Amino acid sequence: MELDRLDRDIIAALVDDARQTYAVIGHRVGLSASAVKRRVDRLRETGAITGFSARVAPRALGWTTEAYVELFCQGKTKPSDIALAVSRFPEVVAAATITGEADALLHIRATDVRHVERVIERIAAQSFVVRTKSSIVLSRLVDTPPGAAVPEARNGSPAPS
Amino acid sequence: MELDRLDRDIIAALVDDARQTYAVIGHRVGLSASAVKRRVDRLRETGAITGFSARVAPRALGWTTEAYVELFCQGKTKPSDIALAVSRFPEVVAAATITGEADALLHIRATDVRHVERVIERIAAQSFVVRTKSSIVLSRLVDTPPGAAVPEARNGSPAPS
DNA sequence: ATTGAAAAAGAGTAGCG
DNA sequence: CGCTACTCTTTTTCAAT
Repeated sequence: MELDRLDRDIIAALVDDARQTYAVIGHRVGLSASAVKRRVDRLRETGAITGFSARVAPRALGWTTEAYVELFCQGKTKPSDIALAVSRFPEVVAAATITGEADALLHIRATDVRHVERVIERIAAQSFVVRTKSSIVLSRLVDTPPGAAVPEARNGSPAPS
Repeated sequence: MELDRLDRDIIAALVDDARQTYAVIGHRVGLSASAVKRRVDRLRETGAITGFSARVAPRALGWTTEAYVELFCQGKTKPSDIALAVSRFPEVVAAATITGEADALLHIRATDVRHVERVIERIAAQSFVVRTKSSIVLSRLVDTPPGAAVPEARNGSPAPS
């Protein structure tokens, strides 16, 4: 699907604040409210925008600890096997297969370090898991909502002061 | 701040769909529309809800490639130094200091592998960076919006079938 | 302290040019 | 695409528990 500059500006506006009115967004991007609505409807239909969500402070919900866990699996493990196994844990908020020594990287949120340990223990107990290597997060430095930046807009070249 | 079951249900509803009407949420949690609005306002004031955001398919915006990069820094590097340096790159969507051999882990989104390479190159050029170790994401298996799950609700013990 | 109901203000939606 | 008219939501106010 083809996105023009207007679509990208609208998306950026909605990522910033999904509850802005169409009129406000329209003023920001130079369009009427109804034109914005039509484009937003189209962006949802085509799947560019997948939904609208409240941003939550994980701490407020009790998720005070997070960790990244590298997964080393047996030779013939399929990505779908890993996906199926780890998606059963609500603590696993992200998972991906990766290049390098490990086969997959998991992002885990838990209530405390003990909780992290329990989850890792259960994941390590899966038959296809050979070993795990965990890193507890000490402090989060950056956490950008996806879609905030646009590739074409800036090309990621901050002047390295 | 103290969150009761109603607050958590409301948050879960808003994470699921931030554009549901207060009336619909109220019906779902057993409250009137105005009661829901008051609670949402309070949740925003206290910082439990930090905002509302459109969920975007990164691919639709041109972010087709992602990578995780471990950062090994010089002995006396402060977390704030790392934060300052990497937050200048729109491609760095997440960053955290971690336990283990590496000092920090970065999550990068880029348009292609060449782009990932360029960004890593620029980050590695920072004075405090000793070396980096990157893993390109092959396929994303899980990507849960934060706040979808609630610690107290289920305790992360799926029956290991 | 928090709720539900009702009135007023505002925004979403659909059809028109 | 922009404009207008209509409908539904949000927001405020008020009384009650």
